[in-house]
Amino acid sequence: MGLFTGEFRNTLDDKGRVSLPARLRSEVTGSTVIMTQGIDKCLWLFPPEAWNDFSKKLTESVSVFHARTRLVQRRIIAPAQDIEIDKAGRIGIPQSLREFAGLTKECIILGINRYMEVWDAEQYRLYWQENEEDFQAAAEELGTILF
Amino acid sequence: MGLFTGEFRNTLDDKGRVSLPARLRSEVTGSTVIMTQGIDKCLWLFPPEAWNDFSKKLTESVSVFHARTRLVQRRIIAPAQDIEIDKAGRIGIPQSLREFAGLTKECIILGINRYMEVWDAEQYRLYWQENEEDFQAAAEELGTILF
DNA sequence: ATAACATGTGGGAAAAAGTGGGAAAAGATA
DNA sequence: TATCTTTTCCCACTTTTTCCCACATGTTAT
Repeated sequence: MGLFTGEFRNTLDDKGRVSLPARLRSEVTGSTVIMTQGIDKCLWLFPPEAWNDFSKKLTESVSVFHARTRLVQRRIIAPAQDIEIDKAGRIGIPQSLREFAGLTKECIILGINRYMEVWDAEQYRLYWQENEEDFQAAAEELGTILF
Repeated sequence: MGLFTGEFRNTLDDKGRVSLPARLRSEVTGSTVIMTQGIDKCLWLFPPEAWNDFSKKLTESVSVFHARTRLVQRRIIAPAQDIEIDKAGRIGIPQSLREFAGLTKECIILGINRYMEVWDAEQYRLYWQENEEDFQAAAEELGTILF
């Protein structure tokens, strides 16, 4: 099973489509991906098998009668959509997801091993502006496991 | 068996009708859904089979001699109505349910695997405004299951 | 260098989906 | 019964989505 890696910049067109970079596309088995809201201001893309694993972990042995379950389901499960990769290798991003991630024109697509992320280029810049320090601190903590 | 997913925004018209998004409609077998009051300020929509499962669990496993059981039953079971999907793919929402969910014009329709939810757009915004923090906390805990 | 291919981008045309509203049918009120 | 309101059924318009094809750019191979 291939892993997704790489950082790419592609443009969202007027019809809400963006090319899935060929390097990432070639790791997707089949012609659909599942797209949903990420935890930060980005979208998550999963190949079907990975999504099944993930959503199963999220939904099994939880009850709709717990408020926290409903939060997670509404925020992660509900926005998920099956997206077909078209003949030109693009994915059409539904309006609600475009709005969530604040996508305008320039997009950053990230390969993160078992899934991918789509960011608005400007939002991604802001994300790093706000979190660069935290990253440095986190890296210090990780020190123990790095070689 | 297909699962419902996706977040959609449709408008309630003057006659109290709202389109069931095609992506969701295509997963409904038959031409009716069961609609009832949800646990938050929203409506729940079930395909007939799922409703049978759900309402059976709700009524079988608990006793009518417990006050809490009667609360749940009056709140979930009693308001349930069979709703026909019309030729244009819309559902007419009864006035009492419209009032319960505070539906005005803009509606959010969610697919949550085995059932669907209908929210007033503004109410849904308020819901997230109140619960975003709780979600972030829940997400931190979920961190361990993310691959 | 040129041809052949791969990749990303744009746009036209057809189909599908969402929305509004008229008219018939059913029901309520006096 | 006659009138008025509400509901249901159907049609039509508008917007959105989908499916194709075409082009530009960059890379690889001959």
